[in-house]
Order: sequence, then structure tokens, then C-alpha cells
Amino acid sequence: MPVDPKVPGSVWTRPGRPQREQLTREQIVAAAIELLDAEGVEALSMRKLGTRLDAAATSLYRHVANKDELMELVVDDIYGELEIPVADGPADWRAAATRAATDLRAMALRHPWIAPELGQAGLTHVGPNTMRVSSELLALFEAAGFPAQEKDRAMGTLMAYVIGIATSEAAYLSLIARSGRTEREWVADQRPRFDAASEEHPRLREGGSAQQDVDPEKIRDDDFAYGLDRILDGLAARLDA
Amino acid sequence: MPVDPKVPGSVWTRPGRPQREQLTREQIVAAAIELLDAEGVEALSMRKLGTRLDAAATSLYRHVANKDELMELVVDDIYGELEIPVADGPADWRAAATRAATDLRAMALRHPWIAPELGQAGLTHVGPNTMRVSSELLALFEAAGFPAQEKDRAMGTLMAYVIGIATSEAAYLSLIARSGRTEREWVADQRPRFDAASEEHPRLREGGSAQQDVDPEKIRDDDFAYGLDRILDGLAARLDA
DNA sequence: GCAAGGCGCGTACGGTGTGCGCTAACCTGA
DNA sequence: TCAGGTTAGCGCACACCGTACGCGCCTTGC
Repeated sequence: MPVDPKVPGSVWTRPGRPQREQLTREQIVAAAIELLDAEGVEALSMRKLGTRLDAAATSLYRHVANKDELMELVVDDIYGELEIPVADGPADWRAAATRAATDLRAMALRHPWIAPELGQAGLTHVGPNTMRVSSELLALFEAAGFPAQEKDRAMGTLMAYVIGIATSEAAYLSLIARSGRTEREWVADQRPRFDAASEEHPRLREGGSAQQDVDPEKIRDDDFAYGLDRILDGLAARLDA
Repeated sequence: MPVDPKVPGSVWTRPGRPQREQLTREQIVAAAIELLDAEGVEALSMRKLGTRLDAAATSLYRHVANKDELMELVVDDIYGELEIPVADGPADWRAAATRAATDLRAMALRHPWIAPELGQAGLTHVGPNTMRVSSELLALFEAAGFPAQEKDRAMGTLMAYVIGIATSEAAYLSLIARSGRTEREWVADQRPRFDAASEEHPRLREGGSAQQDVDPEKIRDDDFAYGLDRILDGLAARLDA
């Protein structure tokens, strides 16, 4: 006696509201982000997303053209988390750029699945948040004193660095997360395998063994800061010339 | 009267050699690279790959644990295309680093599907070519004069930049390739849409409109070289200090 | 009160990665 | 030379995937 097949329109089964409140784009994007954060990019399927919203998979297509477009919306939504500082002039440019780059990396590590998508978002995604962030970053380099032909390149350099490093870190962290261990445990577990494999490439070992007892998360933070400083040094030198 | 179902062992149907020459890992990897170069990463399926090798999809699993492992092998194979120059000392370090970075970018643009994978190949992939390249790059930074604790970081900075920029470029070029136009045509086609979308972000337009008639490929080359020079400037400054 | 349009959904199609167990060919040792 | 064990290729099947299509309900505008 399945009641499921939806009896016509009995007032009793329909609680005033349309029984199934409207699906919205915002809802869908938000649920997709939840799912992505919780289970990663390969776990996101239209069916699972539908289930999470108490809807059929195909219902989503009324609000989103296809899965690729959904990912574009999702990426743009995440860009909304970013607040790019305003530089008042060359004096505080460097601090502002450091903060912007640090925030961008932090954003990518909060949502590790986003890193590979970030690279693709340059010219091809034109969502409002993506464009706002680009524009604000450009303003930052403009305030720094970069001439019109160079501010794009300077921004591109910084962005490429952050995206590159975040992609690597995110992949590494996802791997660890899937293994169910903490980062420290994982590093310790992998050492023998790593040592054995690097037997004929002794150079690969040196760096790591020196700081065997340092918190791996701090190492990553410091590595990022090191590269960022070098790049800002290089850009600053260009400004002075 | 289908002869297909493999008559027992008649000497006539079996031409001395085992009728179906052995599948090998190398063959599979080579065919996968062909397929990836020709049709991109989302077109690579075990079934298609099997067809290309006149084999059933499941036969591949005798030589490769799963698709992810296949991709690891493929990435390492591509790394084999790289030849990292040797730096004899601080004097020619910069030229060597420039060549290594340029070659790495060229490799990624020859095989656009590889860029997103590159980021993930850091610590998690330990193939022979990947490790050789890492080791040779480290040697390069060592010859430059970076102390032991810093050469890893210096290398990481450069690699992150190249991977970041190559990921963006590869995504952009793949998009264009799928559209069937040349890069120049595509850029021209997109301009109206781009202008409209950037109406409220005028800064986004400036950079592009100045060099409207320059070959877009040259622009990308120059942009890459610009960032590379800034980063090497920053690293060199560190060496001097 | 009625027509029209939007929306959710069931069904279905053509794909995907890959586990399982069969068969036939090969290699080994006696 | 032959028996036995090991291996490689394969057909089948399963559980999933993205998404096109068309039905029927509900809401809205008149």
C-alpha cells in the first residue's frame, strides 16, 4: 500500500506551502560547497547533491545548465570569501600584497578541492566575485606604482605562485585526509618509503631530515612565506628601477 | 558461422606467436599519452584505451592497478622529456634556471592535460623521472649557492610559479582548442563579451586593449618571462645577502 | 475562472571504473 | 614428453555517472 505516488491534491498532504519549497541557485551552490568541503571533488555528483536537497538530480537542471556551470558558480561563490586590502600608496603596498596572497592561500586550503579549479578561472570564468577580486588586486598593484602595461603581469606573477603552491598543498592535504591520519603521523609513516626511494638521489633527503621534529604545518607556512618574500622582493626591485 | 569464438588450438589459426602479442606497461602508457594529447584528459577512459590497443578494457588491469596509477605512470613518463641543465657555479645559475623553467612550461603546454596533475606530483608521486628532475633542480640551486635549508624553498618557489602559470595557460588553450578556432580568432571573438562584463571594473580592460594587435602567443611568452625574471631577481637578491 | 508557464520528477540512454571467474596459453621441473 | 602451476586476456556484471525528454502539478496573470 504505497502512499508515495502522490495522491492528487488532498489538503491534508499539502501543508499550505507548496509541499516542496522552491529550489534556488543559491541553495544548490551552498549545498554543493558543503558536499565538496566534506567529501572532496570526486564525491560531488548531481544525484548526491539532489539527495542532500531532498530533490531529484534532474531538478537541479532547472537552475543550473550543467555540472560545469555549477562548478563555475561554486568557484565564484568561494571567491566571495576574499577581501582584498586597499593600498593607499607605495608605502603599504607590500603589506597589502602579502595579506592578499596569504588570504588567497588560506582560502584554497579551507576548500582544498578548489585549487585545481582556480587555475582555470582566469579568463574563462567571469563571475562577479572573480572579477571583483581581480579588479581589486589590480588596484593594489596600481597603487604600488606599477605602470599600466606592467600591473597585469605583476599580478599574474603573484597569482601564479599562490595558485601553484596551493594546488600542491591541497593535493597533499587531501591525500592525507583520505588516509585518516594527521599530517604529523603521515609524514612519519612515509619517511621510510621516502628514504628508500631517494637512496640514489641523496639531495632529496637533506632538506627534510634537518627539521624532522618541526610541525609540518609550520614548515608549509614558512615555505610559502619564503617564496612570497622573494617574489615581492623581485617585484619591489622592479618598482625602484 | 562466426569464427570469432576462438577455435581451440589449430596450428593454422595460431601463427607461431601467441596470436595476441603481450600487452606491456610501456605500451599502455604510450597509448594513453597519445590519447591524452589527441583528445584531452576527460576523453581518456579505460575502454577507449583498450580499443586503441586492440584489447579489452579489463585486460589493462593486469599491468596497471587502476586509472590513478596509470596517470601517475603517464606523468612520470612525460617528466622524462625534461633535461635539466647543469650549473657549474653561481655564474651561470640564472641562465640554467631560466632554461629549466622555460622547458618545464613548454612541456606542460605540449601536453596541456598534464598541468593540473603536475601540482599533485610533488611528494605523492615518486616515479624515477619525477625524482630525477627534482634532484637535478636541487643540484642547480645548490650550485647557485643556496644553503642547505634554503635550496628546497628556492626550488619550490620557482616550481610553484611555473606550475601555476602553466595550469592557467593550459586550461585556456584547451578551451580554445575545443572551440575549434585559433587563439587570435578566439581572442577577437571574446572581446565584446569581455568588454561588456568588465564595464564596472574598468581596470580589467586597460591591460588588454593596449596590445590588441599583438600575437597572443607572444603575449603569453612575454608574461611568463616577466614573472620569471622578477622571481629570479628576488632569489638572486637573497643569494647576495 | 481560466490559460500559460515554470518547476519537480520518473524514466531512460549511453557512458564510466573495475571485481570476478573462466579459458587458454606459457613456463617449469621431472 | 608430459603434467602442473602460473599468468594474461576477456566477457560479464555491478554500481555509479551526467543529462535529455516529456509528463503533470502548481503558481501566477488576466
